[in-house]
This record gives sequence, C-alpha cells and structure tokens, in this order.
Amino acid sequence: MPELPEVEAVARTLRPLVERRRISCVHVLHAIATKPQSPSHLTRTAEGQRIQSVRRKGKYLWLQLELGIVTLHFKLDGQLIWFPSAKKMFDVANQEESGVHVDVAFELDKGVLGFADGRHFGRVYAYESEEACPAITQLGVDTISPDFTVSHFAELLASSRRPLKEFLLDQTRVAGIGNIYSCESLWHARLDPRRRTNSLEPVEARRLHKAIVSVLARALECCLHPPPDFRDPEWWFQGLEKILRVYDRGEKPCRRCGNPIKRIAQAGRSTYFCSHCQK
DNA sequence: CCTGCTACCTGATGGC
DNA sequence: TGCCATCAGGTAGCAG
Repeated sequence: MPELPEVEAVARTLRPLVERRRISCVHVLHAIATKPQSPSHLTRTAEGQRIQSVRRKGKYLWLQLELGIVTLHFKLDGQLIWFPSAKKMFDVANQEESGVHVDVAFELDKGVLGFADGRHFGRVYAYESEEACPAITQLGVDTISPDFTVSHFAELLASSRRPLKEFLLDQTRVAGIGNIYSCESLWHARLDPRRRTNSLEPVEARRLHKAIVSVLARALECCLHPPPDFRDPEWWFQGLEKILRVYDRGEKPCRRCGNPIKRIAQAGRSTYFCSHCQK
C-alpha cells in the first residue's frame, strides 16, 4: 500500500488493535523482509516489549516500543493482516492454496499482526530509536502535517531545479507523495510535470500546494470509507479510481479540456498529464 | 552535495 | 494455449 493517505488509514485502523499491547513473540517467516538486518535483530528488539504507539511519517509506519522502534514499509504491495491467534495464522499463512503470504508476524498478548507481501519488496526493520533510523530522519516535511505550509513549500521549490514531478517524488523534500498523487496534484494545479521547480511563480506554488493538500485529503477520506479490514486477507482500498482524474488515463480525453492525456517517463516512472492545459 | 540509473521481487496483462 | 515483453501505488545503493 502505497502513498501517504493509504498508510495514514492503516495507522488509524491499527492503533486500537495494538497500542498498549505487549509483543510476546516475533515470527520471521520470510527473512528477506528484514534484509539487510538479521531476523534475530528484529526479534531481540521487539520481543517482550509493549507497543506504546503507532506512528507515521510520509509512507513510513512504525511501532514505538518502550525501548526501540519497529518500522514497517509497504513499498508497492505490502499489507497488514490480523489473525485471532498464532494457530490461525500458521493455518493459513504461506499455504499453497491460501494465497496469504506473511513475511513477519507479531504475536501479541491478544491477536497476531502479520506483515504480508507476496512480492517481498516491503521491509520490517528494528532500531534503538527513531533518531537511529536514517530513512525516517531524512524524510522531508510530512504533506498532511501542519508544518506543510505554503511558505515552507515555496522555499523548497525555489531551492531545486528538478522537474516538478521528480521533486514531488523525492521523499527527502516532501514526504508521502507517490506516483499517483503527484500526477493528480500536478493536473489539479494545471502545471506541466516537466517544469523546473524554481521556475514557478508564487501564484503557481500556491496552486500546487493547495492541489496537494486537497488531493491527499480526498484520498484519505476515500481510504477511511470504508476503513481497512485487516481480518480479511483480501482487503484493499476500494474506489480510489473514482477520485483519480488523470492517473492511468493515457490516450483518454482530459477531463478538463478533452485533449488526449499523455504518458511519459520521468525518473523511471510513468507520468500522466495533459500537455494542453498543464503549463 | 546533486542527479540518474539499476536492482530488488512477483504477478497480471496483452500481443504474437 | 503458450511464450515473451512490459508494467505495477517504492526506495536503497551506487556511479559519475
């Protein structure tokens, strides 16, 4: 699960399930999920500890323990699955016929939290503190936090010469925006993804800021209605297509001006945009 | 420092 | 039907 709104919805759903619960046992079923850390580093850090809170910044989610943290990153396809017991988890996880692929399972005093990713891109890491996790410390401003202000955003834009699309994907500048919502935000702001960030007029920077805030807010609303149901291994976010205006619409008419949507490659990813009304 | 490219995995899809 | 190429909501690591 991918971008900030989805991860935020997961964080909110996860809190009542795990906060104040103690981790009795960690099962690393597929060691690739902890690479390059060792499975034993994770188990040593987490076992016996109480989960004090569930935190999120950008697309990173982490369990704040009494001593240390466990970070979860879902990359493209990772997800959480909730099991009522370890026995139930072992009954269905990683069985040929089940299709449920659990890489790491946290056995709590009540229930089991599974980190699942059939593609094995997702990662589960342990650190002694939040400050000890380089990926988190290097994140830029979280795009749904109060710190994501127009003036801060304008300063960031002015300090870079990269194309807008690539800038938005750089998690060390602003954290949480991925391929879909960067395309969507640029379409709403009527800005060409290839424009250099430091070429924006103040009014354009404000437009982009406003577009990002509203796109992410609408996506979060969509992700919360209905909220994720971790008990269903098949759960996934529904209805996101409905709110998308430009992503994955190559050759189809622009919903604003009717001209065909273009697909180009930027930073090795697909960018969808309307070259007629995004300037 | 900054930027661009590749690797990492698996599964779905579409053309031939 | 099978085979191959391409694509996927992300990021770490490395070379220049």
